[in-house]
Amino acid sequence: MPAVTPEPAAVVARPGGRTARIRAAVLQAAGDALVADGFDRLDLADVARRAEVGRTTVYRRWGTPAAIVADLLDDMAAQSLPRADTGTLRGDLRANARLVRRTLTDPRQGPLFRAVIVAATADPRAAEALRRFYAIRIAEWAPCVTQAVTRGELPAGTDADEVIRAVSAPLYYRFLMSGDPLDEPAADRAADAAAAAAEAGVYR
Amino acid sequence: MPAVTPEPAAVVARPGGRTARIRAAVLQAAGDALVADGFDRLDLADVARRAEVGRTTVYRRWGTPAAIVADLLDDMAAQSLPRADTGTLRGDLRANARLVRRTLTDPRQGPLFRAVIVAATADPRAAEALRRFYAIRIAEWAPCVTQAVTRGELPAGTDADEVIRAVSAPLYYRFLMSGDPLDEPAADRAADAAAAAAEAGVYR
DNA sequence: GGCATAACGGGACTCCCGTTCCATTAGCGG
DNA sequence: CCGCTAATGGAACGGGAGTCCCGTTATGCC
Repeated sequence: MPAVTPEPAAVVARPGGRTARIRAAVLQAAGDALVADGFDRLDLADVARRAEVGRTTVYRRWGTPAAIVADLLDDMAAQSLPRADTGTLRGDLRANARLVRRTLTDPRQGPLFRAVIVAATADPRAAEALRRFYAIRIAEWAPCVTQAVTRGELPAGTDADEVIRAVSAPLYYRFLMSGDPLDEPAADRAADAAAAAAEAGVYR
Repeated sequence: MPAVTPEPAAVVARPGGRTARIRAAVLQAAGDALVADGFDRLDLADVARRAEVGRTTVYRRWGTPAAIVADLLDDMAAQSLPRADTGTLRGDLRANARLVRRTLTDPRQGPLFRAVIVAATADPRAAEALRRFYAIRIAEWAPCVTQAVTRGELPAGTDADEVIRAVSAPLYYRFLMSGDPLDEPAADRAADAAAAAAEAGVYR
């Protein structure tokens, strides 16, 4: 544990070539280490070795595993995924559910998300980075719901964000706790359940 | 990390007074430590200090933080909570949702559940203990759904376990990821959403 | 292109986690 | 009640994570 909280990794006086290169190498290496060993075994010295960077640099700029994960998460949030537009609420929600499912079962992204969620339970900055991440993702998909309201598929006043979250929730529940298979039928059921509840006016 | 995997804590040749007393003291101390510092800071030496037990004993009998958590979880599973029987599906599911909400927001149980879920992502035995735990909880509440089927509130062939899980999922999603408030309206909405989806035949 | 200094890297040092060894305690069977 | 031995606990040891010090590198600015 560091004696003092280091500066956020993004705040640097010289964000030039070397610093940026090192940040990229460290985040890449941290991702690899997280996929291989999980968050609880994340060792900054190991990350430095993988990134071919001095240990001191990693300890100084990030200081804790959770800080690295928070930075990694902000990096992931930058890459955006386009939402679907199938013309029906159910189609859009199914597309969203399948995307979430594919992400969580991906051999690299799955362990990464696990690590990120674990880090968020331990570190407030990682928790905030996680919330920022999902805020972006949800905002990207909320238009599916507002369009459905416009089309008359859903009652007016439906909380779009809540519907999108309702699609993800059962999938994350399986992912983190129950261990039940995360297959496509499960994804479709999650989407259909959210749609049915929204149609019934639960999220109004 | 121990050189070899120690025996499961329950398997002891002399489960008599001293051994049982030490197990109880260690689990109590581990719970306190988890509530205070979270799983990632769980230190077996600290647990031994709190339990007023030799470090060696803790390292020998459990070996890893995750093993202690798994044992603690089996201990928690032993205490059962009675399910509700309000006469209607919606009433029963709301009672369940409110119980889950109260558990997760409880100043002791909340951090404990967080720790347990984190441990499950890192250790297979903790993960299995977690699945056992929820299997018991879900089996206790599934009759609410089968009764609703009998009463004709739900279509025949509805997957009772899946409905109960659908009630919990949005609450755990808030608890672990979104950080949105876990208040009673949220609990009721989770119950209503599960009921609406079940009525629509999504879980058939 | 040259200067000031932010940022990096190597090496040594410290501290504490986890292990091992062995003496002591206390269940459990006779 | 008496031994046998499982189980506990104290103490010392080894190793690795995290810190500190200081010399080196290269970035941003003039």
